[in-house]
Amino acid sequence: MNPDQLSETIVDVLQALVADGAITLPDGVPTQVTVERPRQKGHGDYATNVALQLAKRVQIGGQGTNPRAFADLVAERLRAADGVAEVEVAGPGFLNVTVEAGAQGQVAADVVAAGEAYGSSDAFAGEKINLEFVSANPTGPLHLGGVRWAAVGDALGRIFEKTGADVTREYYFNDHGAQIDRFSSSLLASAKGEPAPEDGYGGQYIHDIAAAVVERRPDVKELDDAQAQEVFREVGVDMMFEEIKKSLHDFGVDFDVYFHEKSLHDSGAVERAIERLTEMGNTYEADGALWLRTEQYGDDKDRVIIRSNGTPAYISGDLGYYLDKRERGFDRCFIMLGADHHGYVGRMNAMCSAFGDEPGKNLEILIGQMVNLLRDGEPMRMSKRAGTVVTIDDLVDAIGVDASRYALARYHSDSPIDIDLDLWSRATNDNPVFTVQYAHARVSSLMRNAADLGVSAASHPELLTHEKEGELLRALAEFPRVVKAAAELREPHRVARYLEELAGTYHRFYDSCRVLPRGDEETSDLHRARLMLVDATRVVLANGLDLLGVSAPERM
RNA sequence: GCCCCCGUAGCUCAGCUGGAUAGAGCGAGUCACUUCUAAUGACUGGGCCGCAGGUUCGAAUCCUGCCGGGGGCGCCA
Repeated sequence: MNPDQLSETIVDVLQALVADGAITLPDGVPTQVTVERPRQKGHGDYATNVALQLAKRVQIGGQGTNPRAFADLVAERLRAADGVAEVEVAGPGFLNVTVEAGAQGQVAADVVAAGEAYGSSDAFAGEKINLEFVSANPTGPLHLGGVRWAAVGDALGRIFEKTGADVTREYYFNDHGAQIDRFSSSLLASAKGEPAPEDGYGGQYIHDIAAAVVERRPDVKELDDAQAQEVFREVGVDMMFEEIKKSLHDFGVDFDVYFHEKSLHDSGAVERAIERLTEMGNTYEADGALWLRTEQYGDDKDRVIIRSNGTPAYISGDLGYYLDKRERGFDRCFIMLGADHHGYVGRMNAMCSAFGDEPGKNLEILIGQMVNLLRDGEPMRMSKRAGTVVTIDDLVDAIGVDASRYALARYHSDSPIDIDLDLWSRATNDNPVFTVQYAHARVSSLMRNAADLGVSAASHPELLTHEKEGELLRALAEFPRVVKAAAELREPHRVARYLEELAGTYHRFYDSCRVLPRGDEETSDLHRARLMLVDATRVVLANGLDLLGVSAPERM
């Protein structure tokens, strides 16, 4: 019996009560009820607050009732349900449910049978989801802000896939415009041995790329500055972008679509978007420019989409891009941005409304707060001008891909994080990724020993009656709900926190429940049943780590 | 000035989308290894959940106002 099954059982009880005329529920019976694991020992295996939630609406014999009386009524029927051992009414009207050992022990076999599929659901089945993240312009190596979303965005994609969605990961970049001009003029300056221009980019990578461009295109030295800069632009952007892609690939993140801003203008998507918005009466001309009426959709003010000099403003690309995504059939478009871009949220949501769509549904903008790296307790400061950018490679070189991805995905993206490089490279249990990976290695080791002894797992759910076995079973049963909540709330960190809790629960089980026979002890059904539980733990740890893009090592 | 995010144990943070006596890890103290990986576990101490109101059976959670910290507010991209 897992929480979802218990919820169904309770719903069945409510329906039976209604069918028998024992109660009336004017709004109908809910399709599911809240089932939680009580924090407090002595409150049963699971608790539900249905009676408290429904007491106001429920009527018994045409009369209103109070939560306790209603709870008593539900408890009486629930006690008779399959898999339920005991029901207690407590406090203001909570129902504390103790599950029969056999029903609970079944979870282990169910998990093992499901294997890699365990944790999946159809919560987002049939949804076409577009995740746009990182989207850094190719003017330098990927810096920390982008890396946070690489880890979190990819994990979110994996979580959505686990809940049945059809996910496309997308990277949007522009290969023209002022930033790219500054990049290419910086390359040119470097090649000529001159200092970086004002507003230019500094740093060793500029010199490296400038040299590489010269090597690939020796003729660049013969050209005048304007032509040379064009070559640096073309070749340099290409090289920079390849480097970013490679860094991301090594980080375990690959995109399905790399979208060029330029293609929107070439394909006419921008014009189509503007036409559409104009037809809907959401644009107007003023001061020689074309404006979008974003203010009436909640933005601070209206936005220019075509400047008075006739060139499209940056937002025009966003208009075309959004329309293009919608035309490609994405009902849910996510854009993940750094905190320094939160000013976009208002105008982007307004744009979404201007198209007649629903912000928060068709378009969701997620904001990730700042990331700082701490080395010896001191923050590593960044400066683009000086070229002291902290990059994805700095992070990975310091603590590795697994720790990097875990550290970035472990926190709510709304909170700023400091990543202590010393902590995250330590092989001790104050390093969270280590704790979880170690638990997996420990489980794997036990499975190997079992194989050596010729002990194989078998399902004997009724034998898993130890308190620590129950706790572990309930933790394992929780996984699908955690994945679902992570998807619904767009919070991958829930998976990481859950895995840490599971690791602890496993260690406690391991400490008090001997799994394998000692010495010449006979192998019993309890040994085999516990081995099944251990295997189930292995499955969940591995599946959970996979959702975060972190490896599950068998030895450490 | 306006907007967004944050404020929970000495530290780093969770808190199951309003539930019961507020949780974990680290750090501090005590204890347990003829080990299935002790890279672990058990126990102890530690809190006006920033402050003040409000909403209700019930608030760390929702609303309002303050205080403190971080970030952002271009016909830049």
